[in-house]
Amino acid sequence: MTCRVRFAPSPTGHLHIGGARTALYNWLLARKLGGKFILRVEDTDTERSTQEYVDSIMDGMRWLGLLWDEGPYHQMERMDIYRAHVDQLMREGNAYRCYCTVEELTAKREAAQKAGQKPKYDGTCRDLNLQDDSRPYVIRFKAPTKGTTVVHDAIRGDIPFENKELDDLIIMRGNNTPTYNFTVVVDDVTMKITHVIRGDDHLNNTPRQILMYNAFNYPVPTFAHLPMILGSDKKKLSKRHAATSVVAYRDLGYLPEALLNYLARLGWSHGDQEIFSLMDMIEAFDLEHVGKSAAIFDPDKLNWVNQQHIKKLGDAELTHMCVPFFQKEGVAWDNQEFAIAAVRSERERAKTLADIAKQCRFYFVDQVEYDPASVEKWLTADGKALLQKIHDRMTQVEPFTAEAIGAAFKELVTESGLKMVSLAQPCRVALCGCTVSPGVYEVMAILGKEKTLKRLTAAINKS
RNA sequence: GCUCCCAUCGUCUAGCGGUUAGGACGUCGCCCUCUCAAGGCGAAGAUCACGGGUUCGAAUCCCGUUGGGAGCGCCA
Repeated sequence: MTCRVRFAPSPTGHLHIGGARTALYNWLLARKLGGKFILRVEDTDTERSTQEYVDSIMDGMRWLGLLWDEGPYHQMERMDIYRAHVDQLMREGNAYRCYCTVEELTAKREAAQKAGQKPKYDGTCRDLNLQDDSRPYVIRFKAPTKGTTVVHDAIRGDIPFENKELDDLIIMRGNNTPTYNFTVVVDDVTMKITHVIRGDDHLNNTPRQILMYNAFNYPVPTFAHLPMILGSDKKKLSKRHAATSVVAYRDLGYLPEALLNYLARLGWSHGDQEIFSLMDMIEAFDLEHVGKSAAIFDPDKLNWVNQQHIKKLGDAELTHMCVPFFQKEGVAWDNQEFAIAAVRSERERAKTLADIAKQCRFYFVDQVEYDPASVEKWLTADGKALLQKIHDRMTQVEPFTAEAIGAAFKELVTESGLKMVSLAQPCRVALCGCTVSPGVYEVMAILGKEKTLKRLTAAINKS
């Protein structure tokens, strides 16, 4: 049997970190086993589902590269299928009409809570066999009250549940739309899903779903419940801890492969390996090494992983990927070689693509933007006097390469009897506006003699 | 309240009866060095939540306790 997995988000929000990881694990398993990855939109909650979120979720998945082989299927377009399955259950006596009102149910639930009982449906309409079409009703699944249902979970092992703990859940609402625990079973069955990989908030729903598989006499898929992802305070991940939408990470300058790498390792391991390419992940991924406990999202480690992936890119490719971030900085260029050289010089100082663009700004501006503190410290009278010497010496350097510049610079240092820093720092401020940058020889070489001399002069004349 | 899940350095984790409990992020120090990074080296950091068992031997197996989380919707 070929592997068929699905990612089934409900379009009531953007694709978030947790959802992205669930999608990733499903996708990885499908790729590894040569199976199919199916996208299914669970939109039966018509109150909260929107097309904007459907689009947003798909955008997120496309950016990450988690492309689906089938779908998107929309549950709202599958009503006939659900209807037929409800009819079958009714026919076979595995479902019944319930005329209890929302008010009655709420009251019972509250009473049960108060009495310290588990607030489950009391079965009022279970054996009444009512057929009154004039009053509103819902349809409930008639679950067995005795016996044990065991969930075979690929991550947690066998988990037994007493059927008496479960109740008859609503499968069809008063407005004739089906509910989640029912549609998920019907869909997974009719879509021939072999592995259900989802968040462990669904673990408690699983036995009731298995009961429905049994009622239909359908084979039960393999289940795998993933632990939650938490914020730094061990609370549910929210906008306080991380971006709500994964596409926000794109805009922050993270590489999709890096985010995937980080997410893969958050809850799954492969020995001591930390850095994975997409191919590495597909080859190494397995459900056996998925952890059981919740994990805290760590932005610092994400940064490091992103940096590792940036390192693997070629200069030209990296420069190309930075283009949107340069645009955001208001930087444009006509000289591609110059841009690549700039990026090459800054890349190892960056955690994100946005960092690269920001740090490269100074190469492209006409007027250096000075950092006041740096100016105060280094563009002193003494500093300017040194800059004048540097300026004069640089006019003689030919060809204007980093190597030649370095040689000239060292001569100046020797002649002045000062330390290298005393010359390099004023020079750096003159060239870049601040005290942090690539090596000054390299910066000068990239800028070229003309711009270098111009910037040195500007700094000398700065009031 | 009831049911279920979970528990190894601050964080992600390795471990699947015998290890000086390993790696990574972060932190700190040293080296490199024109700054910052990167890189190299090193350090601190875990009584393996706690208490009982089983065993010659337990982070690993069993039971309990505590602590966290989830579910108990005409949400998904």
